[in-house]
Amino acid sequence: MVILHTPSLSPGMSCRANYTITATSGGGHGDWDINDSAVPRIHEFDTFSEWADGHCRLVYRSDNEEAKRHSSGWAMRNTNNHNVHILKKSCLGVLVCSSRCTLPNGEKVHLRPAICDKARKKQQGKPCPNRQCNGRLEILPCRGHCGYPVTHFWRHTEQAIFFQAKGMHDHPRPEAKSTSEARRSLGSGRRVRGLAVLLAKETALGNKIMSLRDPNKRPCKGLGQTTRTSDNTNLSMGTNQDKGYCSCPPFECICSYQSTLPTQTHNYPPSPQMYQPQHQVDNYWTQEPAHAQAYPSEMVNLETSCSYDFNSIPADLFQPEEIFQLDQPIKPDYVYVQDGARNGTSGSPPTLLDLGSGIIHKELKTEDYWGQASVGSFLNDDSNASSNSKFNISQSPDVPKVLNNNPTIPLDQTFYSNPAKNSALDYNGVLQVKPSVSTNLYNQNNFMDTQPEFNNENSQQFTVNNGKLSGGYFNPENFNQSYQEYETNQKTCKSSFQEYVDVTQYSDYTNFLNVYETNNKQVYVNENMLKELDFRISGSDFNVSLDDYSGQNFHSVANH
DNA sequence: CCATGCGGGAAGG
DNA sequence: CCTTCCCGCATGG
Repeated sequence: MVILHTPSLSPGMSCRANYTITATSGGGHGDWDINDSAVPRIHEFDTFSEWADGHCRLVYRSDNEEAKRHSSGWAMRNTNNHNVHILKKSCLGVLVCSSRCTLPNGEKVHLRPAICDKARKKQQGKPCPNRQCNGRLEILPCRGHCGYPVTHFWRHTEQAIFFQAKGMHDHPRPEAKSTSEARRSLGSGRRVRGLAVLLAKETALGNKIMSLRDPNKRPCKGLGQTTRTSDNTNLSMGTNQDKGYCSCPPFECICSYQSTLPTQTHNYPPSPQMYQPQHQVDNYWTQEPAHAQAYPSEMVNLETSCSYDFNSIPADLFQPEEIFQLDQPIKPDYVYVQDGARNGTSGSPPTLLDLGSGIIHKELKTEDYWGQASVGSFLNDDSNASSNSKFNISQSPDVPKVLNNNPTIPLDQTFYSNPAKNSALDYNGVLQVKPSVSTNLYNQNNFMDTQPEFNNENSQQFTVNNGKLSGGYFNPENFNQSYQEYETNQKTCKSSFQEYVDVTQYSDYTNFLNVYETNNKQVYVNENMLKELDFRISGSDFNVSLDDYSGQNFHSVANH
């Protein structure tokens, strides 16, 4: 494994890239920077991108829970930029083994650094989770932004949450936050069992839903079908969500191993020179819990042949101090899904349900979005929380502004192998994949001149020379093939993307599960409820209430 | 205990 | 002076 690091640069040193902004097909956001005094009024929203990478700008609905939490798959910590209106966070990198060992399943160690400084210090120096390794955990710092950590910026307006990322992570992804939190909760053997039950419970319910929605979907075959697409990379990028983890309970996977499964048809290019993309490596510590996965119907009833007697799990399965010393993955294996499952031909419904709120969220991508709105209902209760209020800044008068399509879309480390759109390849000029056919709107707006910080945006990983790329994760030799595959998949991806609906949050989903378990001693789903859910998913009579934010197309922000 | 956000202050250009 | 990062503190889950 080779991890490319960017050269260290002083804070003020420019690392400007050869920007080539190409208009993209997605987003339709127009041209804005997080530091602009006024940001455009947005009528098209992005789905949440947990693993946004590269220089990208996204706009989320103001009721997007993940956006409201400023969450990210990357371990991001708050950084003071002395601007109360724009929250800045910087990447903490990833916890790796000092020996860069390989786990028994062939994967690498990349844990999630704690956000809390104190907790992070405690993490460092701990024994490598690989028992066969004498290494210690150490922080692999992020240097993806001109030698400094990648930064994320969050800015709230009444109508939207603006997100901007600067820099490209030069390290593997850490494990998902949910995984990290789950492991942290494993303070004792007893709690390990609790987790196992929880995951199995989620698996069971989710599978029940899927099986009722589509009887043709069978367990352990349709891995990768997603019931949740609040991370738009589900549809476009092929991330953790559609890796198709096996559905076996934690600690007791009985599936065939990945290498032997005939369904392993991932088309990620071999890239020995790069660190392995997450698709291939993060099934040990970084896997997502079962909520985003396919659910075998056999798991619906825990007493069936594929169920597990958790009482048989010894209470001393893990000693508390051995949480980092697992010999086997919690859920060691997954299989890659057929393209059909990934690209939506057999997967996600066109609309999705927020299991937590029961509300159908539909990404309305038309101007009517605002025209049909009614005052007062767009911001949900949560959005009235104090955490957001400070971001609700005064609006500036309408300012006509040239809008282009969103020149950036969420990217993750998978983009080179399974990009979702043409636009995914546009890296704000860092990465030029196709010849630019549009005028650089940034330049039209004197963007480069008026945004000094953005002038520093560069990629030390990527350089564009005569249309060829070098450095970084990106392997140009693999790219053409991957891009062609991407284009093939894109057609089906795109249709479902248009109707993409934002969905639930983990916590809501967990609550949902708890409710069901309370009412059903077994994990059992009320059929009527499912019909109701299904109706609300597929029904045509959405009731999408939206505020009328008429007359204000831009929101100003005042730096203090 | 830890994630998260705020804000003072230092460092460097 | 401006920008950015570091660090401590407060708060809440």
